[in-house]
Amino acid sequence: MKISLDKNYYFNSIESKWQSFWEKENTFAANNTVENKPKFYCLEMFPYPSGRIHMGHVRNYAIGDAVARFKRLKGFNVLHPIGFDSFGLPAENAAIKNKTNPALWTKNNIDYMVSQLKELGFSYDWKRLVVTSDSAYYKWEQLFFLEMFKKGLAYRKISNVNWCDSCHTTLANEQVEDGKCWRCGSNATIKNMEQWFFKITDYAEELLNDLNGLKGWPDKVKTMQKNWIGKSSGLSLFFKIEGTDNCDEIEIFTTRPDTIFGATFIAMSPFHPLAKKLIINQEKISELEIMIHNSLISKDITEKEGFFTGSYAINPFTGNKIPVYIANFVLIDYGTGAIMSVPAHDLRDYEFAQKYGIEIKKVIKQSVEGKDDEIPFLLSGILINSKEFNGLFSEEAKEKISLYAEKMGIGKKVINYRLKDWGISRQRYWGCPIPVVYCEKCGIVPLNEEDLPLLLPDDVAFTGEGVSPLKKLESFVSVKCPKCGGNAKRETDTMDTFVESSWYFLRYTLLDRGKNIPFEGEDASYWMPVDQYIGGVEHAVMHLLYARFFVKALRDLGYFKLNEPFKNLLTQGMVVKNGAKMSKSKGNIVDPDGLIKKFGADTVRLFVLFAAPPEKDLEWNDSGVEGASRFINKFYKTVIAGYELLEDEGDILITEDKILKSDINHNIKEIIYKLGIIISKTETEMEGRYHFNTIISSSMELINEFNDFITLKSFKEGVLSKADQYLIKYFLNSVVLMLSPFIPHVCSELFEILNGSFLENESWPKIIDTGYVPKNCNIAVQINGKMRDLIVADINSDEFAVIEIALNSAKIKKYIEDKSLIKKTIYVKNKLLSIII
RNA sequence: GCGAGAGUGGCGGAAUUGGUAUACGCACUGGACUUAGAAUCCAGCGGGGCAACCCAUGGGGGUUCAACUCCCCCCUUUCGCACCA
Repeated sequence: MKISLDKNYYFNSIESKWQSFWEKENTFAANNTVENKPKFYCLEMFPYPSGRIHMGHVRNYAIGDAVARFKRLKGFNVLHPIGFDSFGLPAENAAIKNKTNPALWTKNNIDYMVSQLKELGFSYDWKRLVVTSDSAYYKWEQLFFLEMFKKGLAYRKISNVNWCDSCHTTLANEQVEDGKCWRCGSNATIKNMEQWFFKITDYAEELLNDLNGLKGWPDKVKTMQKNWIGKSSGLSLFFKIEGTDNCDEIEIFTTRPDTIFGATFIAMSPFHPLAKKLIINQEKISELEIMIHNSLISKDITEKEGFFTGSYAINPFTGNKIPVYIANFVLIDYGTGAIMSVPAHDLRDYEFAQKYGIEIKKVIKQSVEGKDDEIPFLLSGILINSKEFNGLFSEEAKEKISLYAEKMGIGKKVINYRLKDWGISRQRYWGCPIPVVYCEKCGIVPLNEEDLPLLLPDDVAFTGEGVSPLKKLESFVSVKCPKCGGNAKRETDTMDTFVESSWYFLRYTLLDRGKNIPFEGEDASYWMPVDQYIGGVEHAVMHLLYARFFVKALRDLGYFKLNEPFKNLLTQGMVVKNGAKMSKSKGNIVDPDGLIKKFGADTVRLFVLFAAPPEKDLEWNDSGVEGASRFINKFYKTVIAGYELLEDEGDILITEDKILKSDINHNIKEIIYKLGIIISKTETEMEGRYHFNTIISSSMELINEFNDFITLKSFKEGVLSKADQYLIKYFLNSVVLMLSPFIPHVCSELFEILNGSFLENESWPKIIDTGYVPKNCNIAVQINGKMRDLIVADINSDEFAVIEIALNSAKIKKYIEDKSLIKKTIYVKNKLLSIII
C-alpha cells in the first residue's frame, strides 16, 4: 500500500521532521574504526562564535556537508565534526562594552549558532563537539606547551614584536597584513617586549619540503606558504672594522657573493648591536635614536635614509676601506642585520648610494655582447674587476667565491628563512593561560603537569582600561613557586587563539571525553589526516601553517607518526553582495535566518552550491534563491508524479537480467541511459573538483526531461510494463539519492515516500545497463574550418558513410558540387566531420 | 616592483582531453490560465542582416583542418608579498 502523500511541498514540516529524526537517531554519529569501510575525515574550518552564522559559514558548511553525505553513500566511515573556536578578542570586547562576562557571551552565542546549524540540517556528529574555551580542551594545550617548553620548542625572548594599539595586544608576523592588524585593521606598530615564542623556524625546511607532498592542495596556497617561509641560500661574510684589533667584526648575509668586489659600503640596521659603537661622531647618536623611533612607529619606509658612522670596514676580497652606514631600510630580523652594499648591482643599494654620493663600482657585465649595460644591472652575468674571478659566470662565481671565503675562514655558506618564530603571547584575558610562573629565585618555572588545567579565573573586572585584567588580579598573579615554594608571579599573558585551532581536528577524534587524555593516539592515527579540509583562503599562511607546524611538533613529542594534517584542501571563495564582501559597515549582509524561514534550508543550500563553483567568489542574488526554490518544488512534484505511475500493489521486483529481455518503453530506456551518464559525472566531480553547480544543472536537465515525457498525453494513457515500472522507480530513487547530499531534507522525505525506508541506510546508485544505445547522433560538418551543417547519422558510422550523408545535405551541396573537390577530410567519430576543399 | 590567478550574453556561469561556444539558472519579452494579481505552464532570448550569410569568449599576432582551450605580445582586474639583501 502506498503511504498517504502530499502533492505539495511544504519545507517547514519536512525539514523539522528530518532534523528531529536525525537528532533522535544520532544518524551521523561516527564510530572510531568500522570494519570493511574505509575512513573519510571531512572537516570544515570551525567558526568563531560571533553570535550568528553568516552566509560565508553556510557556504563553507554546505560544501562540507555535500562531501560528507556523498562519502557516506559511497560506503565510507565518515567523520564530520563541528566545534567552536571560542577564545578570542570579540568576546572580551563585548564583555567590556556590555558589562557582561566573555564566558557567558560565548556560551549564548554558541547555543544560538548550534540551533542555526541544526536548522540547516548539516550532518555533524554532535557528540564530538569541541569548544576550545572549555578547560577540558585548553588543559591539553597547556600540557603541550609544557612539553614544548621542555624541548626548547617554546621559549621566551625579548624582541621587536608587532603591537596593535586598538586590540591592546601583540601579533604574530602572519597576523599583520599590509602593516595592519588582521582582525581590526588598525596600524600595527613595533614594540620591544619579552614574549613567548614557538620555534616554528626549527621546522622551516620540513614545512617547505612537505609542501611538495600535498598534491591535494591548491597551488596558490602552497605558493603563498613557500613565499612566506622564504628560503634563500647565500654567504655569510665577516668584515673587519678598521682600527680595531679584530675583536669587532661585522657579519653580513648576501645571496650575491659574485658581486663582492663591487661592495663599496656596509649598510647596517639602526637596531644592530654594533650601531652605537661604530658611531664616531657623538652628535650622530641622536640621529640614530630618531631613526629607531621612526622605525618603531611604522614598518613602512617611504624614503631610504641613513648616515655615515665614521667607521670603515675592510672588504676582505679587495682589501679596500669601505664606509659603514646606518640605514633605515636594513632589516634587523632578517639575515644578520647588516648587508654589504653593491650599488652597481642592487637597486636599493643604488638608490642609497646615489643619494649619499657613495662610490659605484661595476663588477658584472651582460653576457650578451654589444649591449650597453645599464646601471644598476641586476641580473646574472660575467664577472669583471674581480681579480682571479674575472670572466666567470655569476652562478659559478657564487660557488667559487663562497668556497674561497670558507677556506680563508672569513665566511660560511648559510641558508636563511624569512619565516620567524611564532609569537604566541597575547596581553588579553580571554585566551588559554600560559602555565608558567616567574620565581624570584628560580626564574621561569613551568607548572607541574598534575596542576593543570590552570583555569582562567572568572572573578575579573572588564574595564577595558589599562593592562590585561589578569595582571590586575592579585589572587591570580601572586603564587608560590612550584619548585622552591618561594614568592612568584604568574604569567598573565594568554596564548594566541591560533594555538587552539592548531590541534582541534585531533580532539574531534576522541569519542570518550571523560578520558583524561587530549586524544587517543590510535584513534587519531585512524582518522588522520583529514581527507577533505574546507575553508577560506584567508588562512593560507596563518592557521594552515601553524597547524602543519603543530602536528609536526606533536609528532616529535611522540603523540603519533603523522607528518601532515590535511591531505586535500578546498579553499572556497567569499560570499559577496554588490561586488563587496558582506559586512555590517557596508550594510550588505544577508542573514540566513530570514531566508531559511522563507524558503527552507534545502533551498538556501542548493543556491549556494549552484550559483558558482566553490573556489570562486559567490555573488549573492535574491532571485537566484527563488530559482532554487522553484526547482525543489518542481523536483518534489515530479518525483511524486513519477511515483503515482507505479501500481498500488506490492513492490515491483525484477532482476536486471529480466529487464534486458523485457519490452521497455523507449523514453524510459533513454532516460535511464542519461541517468547513468549523470551518475558517473557526479562521481567524477565528487572526487575532488567539487563543481556542484554542474552536477546540479545536469540533474535539473534530467528531471525536466523526465517530467516532460511523463506528462505527455500518450505516455499517460499508455500501459506500463512491470519492467517500465521497475525502471521508473529505479530512476526516482537514483535522482533522490544523487541529490541528497545537496538537498537532504526533501530527498529524505521523498525516499521515505518511495520506499517506506530511510535514505541514510542506502548506498550510492549503481548504473543499470538496459542495453540502450542511442540509434543516431548529430554530427557537425565543417567546411574549411567553418561550421556549415548539423547532420544525423547512425551511431558509430564510419567516415565514408558520414561523408555520403553530408554530401546529400542541401547546405553542404551549396559548397561542394563535386566530390572530387574534396582535398581532405577529418572525422571525429560521432561528433564532427571537417572537410577541406 | 615581484609572484600567482581571472577576463565568455543584461547577470551568475557551462564547455574536465583542441572538435556543434553561450548548457543550467536568473533577468527580460510575448502568450495561456485568472475579475485581477501571485503561482504555474508554453514560446522567445549574443550582436548584425529581409535573407543567404557575416561577426562575437579582454585586444593584437601565431600554430592547426579546427582555438574559450596551446604559444608570443599587450590591456584590464583580483589576490598574495612588498626594501627579505
